Amino acid sequence: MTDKKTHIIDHAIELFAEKGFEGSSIRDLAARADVNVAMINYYFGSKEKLFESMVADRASYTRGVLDEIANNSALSDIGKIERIIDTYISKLFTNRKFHRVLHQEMMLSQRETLQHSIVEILYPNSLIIKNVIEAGVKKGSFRKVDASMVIATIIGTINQVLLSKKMCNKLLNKEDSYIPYDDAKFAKRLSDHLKQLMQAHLLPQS
Amino acid sequence: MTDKKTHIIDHAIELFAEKGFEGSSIRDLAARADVNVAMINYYFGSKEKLFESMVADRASYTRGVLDEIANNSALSDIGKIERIIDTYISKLFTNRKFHRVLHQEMMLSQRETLQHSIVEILYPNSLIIKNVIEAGVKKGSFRKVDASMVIATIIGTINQVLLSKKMCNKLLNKEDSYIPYDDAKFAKRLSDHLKQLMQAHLLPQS
DNA sequence: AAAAACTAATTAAACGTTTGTTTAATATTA
DNA sequence: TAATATTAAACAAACGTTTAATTAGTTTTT
Repeated sequence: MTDKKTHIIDHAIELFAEKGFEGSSIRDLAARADVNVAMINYYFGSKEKLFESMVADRASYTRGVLDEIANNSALSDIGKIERIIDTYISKLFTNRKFHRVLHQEMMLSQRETLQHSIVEILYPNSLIIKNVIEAGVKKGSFRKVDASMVIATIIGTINQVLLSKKMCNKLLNKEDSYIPYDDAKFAKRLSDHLKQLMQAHLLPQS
Repeated sequence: MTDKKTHIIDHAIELFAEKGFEGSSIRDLAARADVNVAMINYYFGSKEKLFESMVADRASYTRGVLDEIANNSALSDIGKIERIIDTYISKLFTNRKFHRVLHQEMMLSQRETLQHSIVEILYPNSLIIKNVIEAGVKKGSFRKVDASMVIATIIGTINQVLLSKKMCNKLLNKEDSYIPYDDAKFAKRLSDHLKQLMQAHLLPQS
């Protein structure tokens, strides 16, 4: 991928994250990326194909690390879950804008083909976590829980605090200008909560 | 509010839920609601004002019930949480399309005034739950937990399974055509998970 | 090494649609 | 008759996309 294409994609992620795909115009994007309008269609073919290129370009951004954790035999089952939580939080904090775009587009039921490719990216991650949980349940190191729902809880909690900024700032008594992504303390707080939650939910009572 | 206005709002919620606000056109809406394009601007003034009217019209759709639960002295603290969970699930299942529109628009950082009014609707609900949790912590019937994060977990989990249909169907091994809203068993499963989760997390270990 | 030929990158302008909105005329109701 | 509701048509602006001309960069030929 050429420098210019990546440059356009960078700005596209930012714009789409702010205004959504439908809300963003090629001319907006061209102005931001400081390129001619025609360049976008010249490089990507169309607005929709630009989106697909964007997704393809930034696709595999978590899988590998999760796989490593899941297969690390030095870790206990609950240890794996805790590592996964930290990995997920750190990755989503870093790629927050791209994650926002993915999440938004996944929620709109239109554009079937695109939704499919988004799910292709995110689903394998969920599956890794699901397997860890179900293995733990089988072994007896975890209680009998609804693994799919546990994943929804982990990912849903992170999404909730990361994606609805205004709502969360109100809940956390922060000013409107507060941006959680910049605050390491906030990441720690989120991580601590999820770990505590998972320990209580997953571990058998002694 | 006249019959015709409500009729238009009904279809607007449906359309916005499917295509998003930016992705929906006045002409689309007019065709769906079977009214002349000009009627929408005649009644609401503009597309944006239509959205505001929609929000205003469907605003108070949960508050009252939550308040009752929070003040019901016959219920234990964990009993209150369980009731709140069921109420929330049932309300979101019923008003699912409106909820989807609200959530989508809340995530976009644009349209500041509109975001503000959305938060005005949803925040009080969160506050009621937060108060119940913090009261429980003070009394000692709950462990010392991060109340704000607990709310993010409850609402985030529900949103996760309700709003990203395709992803969740995959996780739950359902076909693409499966619609969780129509399935009472699914609501039960979600409710059971959240209750079990909250009991483990909130109740002191015996 | 210089000139020519060719490919790729870049541009401003225009294309045909679609957008939200307004108008001005007509129908309906009170 | 007067106010309200409804319509088809037109409006200007914005949209994604295409065109056709120009510049820059590379390769080939002399």
